[in-house]
Amino acid sequence: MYFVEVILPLSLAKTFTYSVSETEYHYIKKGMRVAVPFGKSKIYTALVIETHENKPTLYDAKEIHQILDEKPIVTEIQIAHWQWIASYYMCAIGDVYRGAMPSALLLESETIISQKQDGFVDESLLSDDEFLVYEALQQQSSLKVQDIMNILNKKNIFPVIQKLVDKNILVLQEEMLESYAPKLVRYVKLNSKYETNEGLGELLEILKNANKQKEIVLSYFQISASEKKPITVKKLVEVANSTSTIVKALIDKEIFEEYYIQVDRVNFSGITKDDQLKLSVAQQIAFDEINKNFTQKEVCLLHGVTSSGKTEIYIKLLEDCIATGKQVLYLLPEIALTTQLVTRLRDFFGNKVAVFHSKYSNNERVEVWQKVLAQSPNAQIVIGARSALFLPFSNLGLVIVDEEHEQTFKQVDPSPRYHARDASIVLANSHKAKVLLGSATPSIETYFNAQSGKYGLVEISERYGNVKMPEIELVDLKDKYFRKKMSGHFSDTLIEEITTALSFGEQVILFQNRRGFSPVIECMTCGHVPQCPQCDVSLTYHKHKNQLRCHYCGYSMAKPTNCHICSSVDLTTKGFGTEQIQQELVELFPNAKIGRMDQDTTRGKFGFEKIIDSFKNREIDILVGTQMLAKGLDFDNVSLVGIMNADNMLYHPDFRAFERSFQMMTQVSGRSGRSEKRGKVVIQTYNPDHNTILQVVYNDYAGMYKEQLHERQIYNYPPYCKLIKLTLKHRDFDKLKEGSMWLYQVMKQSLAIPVLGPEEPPVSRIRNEYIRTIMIKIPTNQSLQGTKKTIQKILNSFEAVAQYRAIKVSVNVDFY
DNA sequence: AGCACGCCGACT
DNA sequence: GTCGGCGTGCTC
Repeated sequence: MYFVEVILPLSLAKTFTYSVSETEYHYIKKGMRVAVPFGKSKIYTALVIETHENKPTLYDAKEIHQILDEKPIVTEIQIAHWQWIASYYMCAIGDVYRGAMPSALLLESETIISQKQDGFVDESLLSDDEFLVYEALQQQSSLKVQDIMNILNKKNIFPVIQKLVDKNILVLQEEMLESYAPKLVRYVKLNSKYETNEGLGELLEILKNANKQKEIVLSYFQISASEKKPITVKKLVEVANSTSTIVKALIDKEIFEEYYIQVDRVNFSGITKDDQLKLSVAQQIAFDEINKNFTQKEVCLLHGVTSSGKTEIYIKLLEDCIATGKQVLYLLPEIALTTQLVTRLRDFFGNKVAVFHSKYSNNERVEVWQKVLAQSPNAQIVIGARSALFLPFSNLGLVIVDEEHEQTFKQVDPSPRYHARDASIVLANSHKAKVLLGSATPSIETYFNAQSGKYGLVEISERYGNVKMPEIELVDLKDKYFRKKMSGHFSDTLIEEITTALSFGEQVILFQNRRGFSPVIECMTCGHVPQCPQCDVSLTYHKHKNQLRCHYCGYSMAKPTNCHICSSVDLTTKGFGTEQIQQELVELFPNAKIGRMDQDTTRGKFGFEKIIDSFKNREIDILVGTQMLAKGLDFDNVSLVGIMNADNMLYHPDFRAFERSFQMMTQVSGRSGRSEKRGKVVIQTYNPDHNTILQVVYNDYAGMYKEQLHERQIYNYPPYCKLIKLTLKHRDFDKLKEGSMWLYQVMKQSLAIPVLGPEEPPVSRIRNEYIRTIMIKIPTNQSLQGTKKTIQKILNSFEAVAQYRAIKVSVNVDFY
């Protein structure tokens, strides 16, 4: 009796046992995929994590359906790492498996419905629904479950199908869909019998009345004479200025033979530049110090001010690492940033660089996976967003986490809710690889680790090429409004600075934080603001489509002409977003070209790149945007950055509000002044004396760190504790209230550590579900693992209470 | 996550 | 009386 333990790509914490034959047992290795039947009819792609001979006592193990791999496609290091993620972030191992694998490698069965061949059908015995299905099957040989749902226009179609099966009319079968398809390119070659001189004459004779076909053949000779390479159909059609239909005709006549060659989707065939990278003195010092730190520490933080040239240092480290034959993982917070960086890295490393992120197609991701697994030299350096850390590295030497402070490294939904920076440090540890964290504004917890000696610390305090730090000017909005110096949302100071910058042909960036600044429609008579019917939020006004939209559930409605409560037609827009600013700019600077970068304008695969490119090419003079502007983009002609309103980010109900505001403003300011001329930043605020704002003005990271760390200590927040947030959701308000109170009470009693809540979050209802949160603070001196185990136990007993079972609970470890 | 079972309200 | 809604529980 032989068995395998497998993980299923479902939100299940358990592993499952299947039986295998002796031959299979000796063939199967940990990390191979097997197709297994699970439940009544489904077949899933499971992952083998153990093979053994212990027969389960409580149930009969089913047999596996099929072995899907010849070699393991997941390494043992990965499996161990996934188990760590599941345990640390308190989620099911199945969630990690599903989140880690490219979906094209996780095939799922689909029920295919077709008509039984020899059955006799008495149509008069069929119900309406049954007849519709039967009729559809006369048109096409097979149907999917989804097709039948569409035909019958209802959800529960199984009873209908079951009846038809009972009547001996239908058969069901489960089909595995192989979704990865290698990319094939079609080539043609001349049939060998026409290769001789006589053959050629014969050929021309055959084609004497087919001019179009003759042209193709002639082009074929022309191409094969000039280059001794196989000829693709595409090229042939191009050269002959013909169509593939005519090529097809020639293939049918057996004049051409077609064949396919598999090609890589993700390959780079450009040329590397031979430029030797020269580090500046400051960069060289930092580089040496990083290496020195790496002799003693696993992790090192590189804290360099904006445009201090961190990328060049990374490149040097990459060079050294790949020279030893090891793999490198380079994590970036944002997909949009990869384009800029990939171009730069490929100049140095050519096709050693592979890219991996979620905007890649399924097939492309599989190819990167396979290359990394094979330790292909074409994927020695992997650049990617957070999910790249799940690739099957076997020989990792270095991990670089750029813009370490970015929140986007933390996955929120769906589970696994992991932090890519922290998870990659653990991963690097099991590879005995080094980790470099880079940022101009490190997160407090990372800087704390560096200060306490857990991580190494290297700092660069000057910008590359002696560029000066920008000059930051504060504008007191209260005073400006009082003295009537405001035009819309622009102070006279900001307008002046923009005018000056434009007159020198320089570019301007204006930053408007999206949070809390979404424009809404308000009734001037009764004060009513239209709300989302499914969520506890006001609808935001989108001018270009003239509609109101909910940012949480996507609900939208046309802009009302009168108030729904009091019917007054006196409606006004309140709050201002990037769209309003753009509008005002058009009036203030009618001759300037104005671009906007926010969620609306960057949708689509290359939306972001397009805007960035046209800004770089100076087709845009003023760029208005949201947070995206703060993310490490390089522009060399920007002399002015304006922050429209610094206050709303300061007063967010979050213990990280000040830290975040500092990071955001410092990063945005850093976009200014990249050439010889000193850049300028204008910050408009109602609180020009606020500590955090002054820290931004004086570029005082240390001051910000000290002040915030002190606050964290007093109010007991990370890094002085670990935070876990539980989110409870249910449609019934009272049930949720009761349930969350129950959970809170039990947690408080059995944990003997601070438990806060149950709290109603600022947005307390989304998609008609009410929400409550409970926060648990685990002091650093308590066992993390032990506490998490207790929490898990309490959650299990919560589920055992029948009346609360329906309440959905999600756990978010280190949710900040 | 499916998918079946089982219990109650809206129709023939 | 049945059809079909969704709440509940299990899947090796």
